[in-house]
Amino acid sequence: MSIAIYNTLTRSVQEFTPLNEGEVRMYCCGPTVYDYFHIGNARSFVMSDVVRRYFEFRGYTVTYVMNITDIDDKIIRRGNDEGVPSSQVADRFAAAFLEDSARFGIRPASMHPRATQTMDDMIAHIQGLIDNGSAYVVDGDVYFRVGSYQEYGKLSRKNIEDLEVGARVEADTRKESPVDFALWKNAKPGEPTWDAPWGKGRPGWHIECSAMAMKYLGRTFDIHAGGNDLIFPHHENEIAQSEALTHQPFAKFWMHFGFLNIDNEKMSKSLGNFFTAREILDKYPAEVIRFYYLQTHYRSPLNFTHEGLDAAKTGLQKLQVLYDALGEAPAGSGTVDVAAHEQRFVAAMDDDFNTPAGFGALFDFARDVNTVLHAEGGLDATSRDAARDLLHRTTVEVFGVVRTESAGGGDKLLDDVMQLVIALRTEARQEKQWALSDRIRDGLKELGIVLEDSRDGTKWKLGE
RNA sequence: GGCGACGUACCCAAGUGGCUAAGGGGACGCUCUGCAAAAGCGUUAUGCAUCGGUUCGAAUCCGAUCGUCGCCUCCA
Repeated sequence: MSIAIYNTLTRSVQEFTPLNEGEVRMYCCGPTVYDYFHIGNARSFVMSDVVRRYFEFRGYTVTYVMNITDIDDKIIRRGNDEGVPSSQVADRFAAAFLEDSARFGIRPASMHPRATQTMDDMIAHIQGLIDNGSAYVVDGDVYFRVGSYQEYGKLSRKNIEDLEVGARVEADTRKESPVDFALWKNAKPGEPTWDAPWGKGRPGWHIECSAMAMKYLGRTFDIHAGGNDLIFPHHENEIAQSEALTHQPFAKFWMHFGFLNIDNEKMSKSLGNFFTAREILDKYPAEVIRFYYLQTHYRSPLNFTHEGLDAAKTGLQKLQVLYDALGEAPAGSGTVDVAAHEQRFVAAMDDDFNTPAGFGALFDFARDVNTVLHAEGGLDATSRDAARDLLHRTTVEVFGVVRTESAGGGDKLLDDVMQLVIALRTEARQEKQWALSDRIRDGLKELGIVLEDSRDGTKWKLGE
């Protein structure tokens, strides 16, 4: 059994076979660091993170590269607006990106190369394209000669003629064709520049990803991922400029993540109707947001709503509670066929990372385990440990939606105090002092601490 | 105009030719409980935008219609 992935290149689900056995090399287009990233970006980053984690779950070694674009028009503009060097803007938001990613539970990539630190590779790449006739220099700018690459349009299914007809009227007349794109932009006053054989300037956007991907993953690698909107022109151009140089396939699989909408409208920085990742992280735990994202298949659009997040929060508790319960359940006698449930989970995920179906399998699993766990005989140690292990590998390791630490937040002093409070209240309850018991419970609730009485005693946890 | 996606219960959402249409939320019922909360169990779509067609058989394939959206320009 193997993993099947929808490949944008072929517009079909194909069996995944890595170039090197047991090893996956994947690249995901990272952020341009001119601002905090938003919840739409976050969806892509989380999805890519889960793809990477699932490959690891399936036993692959994953080399995962995500670039940080730290030189770009928007960064320069922001720097000028703030009256600071653009590098300072880039550094600030690159740090914020790593910070927010960590808060989201997104594991750091194997490496996060930066464009400005890959300059030599970009220049060499561009020089190679000039040398073999795929690119040309005009007044210090370098353009890719799209017409020279026969397969242009194979990813986005566009043809050059249509693009030329539809091109903007104010097309740059210095270009041989309106569809040619910039590999290098001539130095302008107030912009950072680098030296290149054809003159000072800075790289175009697309070339960065080609250079960084090839530098760390090789000329041909397994998977290239990114948002839907990057198919054209970004990824199309990456393929053209890469394959025009190497004459070998760039990425074997192209994965594209669906967009996140708000009120059924596209969300983007330019429209301004966006929430930053930080804003949402301040309102909901990262696990809830991840679960919310993962309840929709990665290729489908996701309409972001407050209600949806609240529903996700409630639903996720079921898995968290079971995970916690299995950690402390005494051994009983009942059994559950954990392996069968794992197979269902794997089958769902192997099918193009069908995370909603994967969760369907896990919730069915949870129900089966709960039924036995709460029944008279309880769950035997073998099933219990196997169930906890599967839950850990799926909900914690692959999805990152369940917490492993206790609900008290690991505060020893607070826990000790609470144990004392609970002990006193338990005494009151044993003496049927209901009014006092309820006052304690209500008072704690005001403070954000929830008490739950059960047959096995009283537990406390921090409320939301 | 060109290319493409989608329309499944009150909400979200899997399923793309064949057993009773997953799963989550909500609602309702029950169990547990001093009460509450939490948790657990159960119920909740003879039907998958509409109309035709292909087929022994379709949510799933084909056509038309209606509706929503995306890309073609910076964008995850």
